[in-house]
Amino acid sequence: MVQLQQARLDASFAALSDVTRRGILERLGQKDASITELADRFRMTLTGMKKHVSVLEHAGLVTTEKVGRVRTCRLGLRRLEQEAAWIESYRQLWSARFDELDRIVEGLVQEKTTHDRNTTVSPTS
Amino acid sequence: MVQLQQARLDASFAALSDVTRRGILERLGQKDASITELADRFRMTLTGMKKHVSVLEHAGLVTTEKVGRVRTCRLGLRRLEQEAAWIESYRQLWSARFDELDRIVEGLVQEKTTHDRNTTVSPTS
DNA sequence: CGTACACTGAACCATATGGTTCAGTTACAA
DNA sequence: TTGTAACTGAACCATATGGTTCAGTGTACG
Repeated sequence: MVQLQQARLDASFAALSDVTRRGILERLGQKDASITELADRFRMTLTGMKKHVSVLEHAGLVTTEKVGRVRTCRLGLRRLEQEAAWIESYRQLWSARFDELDRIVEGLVQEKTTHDRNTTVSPTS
Repeated sequence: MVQLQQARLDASFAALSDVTRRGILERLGQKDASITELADRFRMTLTGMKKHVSVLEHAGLVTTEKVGRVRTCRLGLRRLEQEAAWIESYRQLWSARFDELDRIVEGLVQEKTTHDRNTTVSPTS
């Protein structure tokens, strides 16, 4: 199950790692579109666009339905919950880590101050 | 500049699309580590781990410093702000899109109800 | 000094990715 | 029925990815 989640994260982060696919998602956020419309907009062949859509579909970010000749693409049911959660937990980890470093540095400064106070009283010039 | 941001997103989403690299980030969130320590933990060669670290470093997610023989890896300065922002804006887009669909569906239901009311008064059996 | 350790670069390998062209198949339209 | 438009699968291509081995280089330590 953890493996499944990891595979899911693998697939969707990989899907998001391409500027064209992020563009497709934004475009589909406005309105559903056919393969042809998407291919025109992103200036590539139908076959190329089909591949991108397949990647997004495999990641669960897009669903498609073919009626007649035309396949209509729309946003999938997934809202990137797990991806947002991973990033959020990373951000918290990051903050905690750097807060800790801050405390350590502060501790060192404190220590040094104390040390200085002990050693700088009445300097014997 | 937009291109630069897109390249940044490309690089960091790609960096996050590997389960080992996400593991490395989580590990470094606990404590800094050398290449050897990371390689041991993730059961791969030093060379292989070096490559992963390089990818993370290139994405700005990790910084390294070599002192003596050992290269110490720590979390980079980037907190995935842009990545979190992209995902968040996508989630809002997604919500807006589906709210709109809800309204459309509701509209249709409303229409149908009205129609039913108009047509089902005193059914002539 | 000699040895072992930590890393690094080059080369290699299999597979994946992002794109293309070409040759279909199916469906709408004149 | 004869196009033609929309898609699709197969094959191909260049490059990237995730890993390895091998052969170093530089550093610590006894």
